[in-house]
Amino acid sequence: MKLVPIPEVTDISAINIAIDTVKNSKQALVFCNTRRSAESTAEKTAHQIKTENKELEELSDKILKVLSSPTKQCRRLALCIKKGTAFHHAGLAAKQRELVEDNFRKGLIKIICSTPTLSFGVNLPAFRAIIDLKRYGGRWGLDWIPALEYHQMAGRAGRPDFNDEFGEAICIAGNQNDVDEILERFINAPPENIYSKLAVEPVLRTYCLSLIATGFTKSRQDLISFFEKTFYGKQYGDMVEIENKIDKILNYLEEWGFTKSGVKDDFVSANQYTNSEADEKIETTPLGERVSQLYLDPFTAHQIITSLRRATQKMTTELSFSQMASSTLELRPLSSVRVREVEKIEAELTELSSELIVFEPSIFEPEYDEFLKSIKLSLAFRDWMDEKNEDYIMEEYNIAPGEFHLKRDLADWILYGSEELAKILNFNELVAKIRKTRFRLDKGIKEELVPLARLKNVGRVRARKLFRNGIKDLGDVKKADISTLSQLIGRSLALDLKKQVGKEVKEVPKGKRKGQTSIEKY
DNA sequence: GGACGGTGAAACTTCAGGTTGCCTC
DNA sequence: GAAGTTTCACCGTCC
Repeated sequence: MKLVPIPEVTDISAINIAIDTVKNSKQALVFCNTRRSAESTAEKTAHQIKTENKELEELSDKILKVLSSPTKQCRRLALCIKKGTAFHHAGLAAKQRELVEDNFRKGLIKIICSTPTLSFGVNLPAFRAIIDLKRYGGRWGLDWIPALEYHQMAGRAGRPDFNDEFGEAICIAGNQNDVDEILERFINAPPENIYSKLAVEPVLRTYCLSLIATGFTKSRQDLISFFEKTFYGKQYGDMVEIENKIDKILNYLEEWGFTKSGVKDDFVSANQYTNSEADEKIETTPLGERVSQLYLDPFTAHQIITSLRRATQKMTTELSFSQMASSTLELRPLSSVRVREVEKIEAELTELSSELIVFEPSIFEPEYDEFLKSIKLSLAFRDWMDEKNEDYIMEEYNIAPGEFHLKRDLADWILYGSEELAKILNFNELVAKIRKTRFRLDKGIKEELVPLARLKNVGRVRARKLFRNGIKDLGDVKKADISTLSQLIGRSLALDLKKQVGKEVKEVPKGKRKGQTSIEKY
């Protein structure tokens, strides 16, 4: 293949290559190593593109209006879109991601600068994939990404559906040393070995409990024989190590009240692997069975139960339960606490300590950092329930809308699990409290809006509007004049609400042509 | 002389991703 | 490790 030099319009190679791709009427994916660099690369690329068109203008407008009040991120993306470029990462709202992906497929957007979100899962091929092969790794600073990931990204190059005969995956090297290293590490190297996920303790814990709960394994020996035959067992080789791990987990499961063992039984195992007759029978308690059904990591379930017990002894608020959810492993990785936030969060912590049901570790313990992060997320949840919008959350906590949505979703899942555990533990007074927390967290509303927000098609915005105008509960909706209601939320929704509260209002036809309704637009 | 604004260097800070559950007040 | 952000010293201008 003949190599053609790429014009250097900026001093950033990735941008030059991307611009060149567009000039050749093709599309490019630029894989960046941070969200920030994805955004800034997209912006800088957009600066180099002069053309705009009506379709892009419309798309840009759509992107801007995805959230009721656009964040800085929304505005930046909208500006890029006008020039046919976009950035893509987990911080975007789901709808924005969808719009970016769809319009790239359609060919309207020419360049996407993305974090690895696009290399996994989303099938979005382009003529060129431009890849930054280094990423900050925490322990060792900036380091090479795994070869497997490189293959994922490189695999996006080439669109057979669009009659591309080939695609180009381009790696950016800083110097000759990098060139050699890239050839050795990525181009000429096979992907890394795949390791079993079972080796991860939360997964192993969850599986142990679920195998016992379903009756698939009925004893320690059964469990060991099962794992021996898995990919994990084959890969690990050393069964003594695995046995130790399983023993540790079994001890915990019993200590936490999820299983009971020691019942000598003359059962015959349904499982073909072992002679369990000689082995002690293990079975789940009703609590353990529920934990397993809820797909909760037993450790998380134990943490939740401990917190719930505390909650029965003290005054709790919605913050208490959202703090409990924020503290679980499932919500990790948590958004980091920036240096200038520490003081503020610690101050809030002192203020709120009476409401907390997960206790503060000593400042010298390694968990303290994670604890602060969980408090930060709880505070963001609190502000959200206090009707602050996504822009505020982004500015105040540096948590992007897409990420915040994901965290709320996860917290809801954990809280649902907590609610179910509270039921089975007969902590009946907590059930309603957790349910209210879930509802407020889902809708992002203050307590006073709860009755209104229960209505279908009424969220935080409409509920607040009604409340501000004196319609504060379902009784007020019933009593309210239909024209007043229509003025606030539009006629069709007003009629719908009346119907929902059992006060259906008959529409009066205005003598229009047959088939035409008299509902006014709002 | 002091307040203010602009500028640029130095110091500091931060850094990817995302499934599982139930239907209920 | 690198890019973006904040801080701070320095200088010039204006009142």
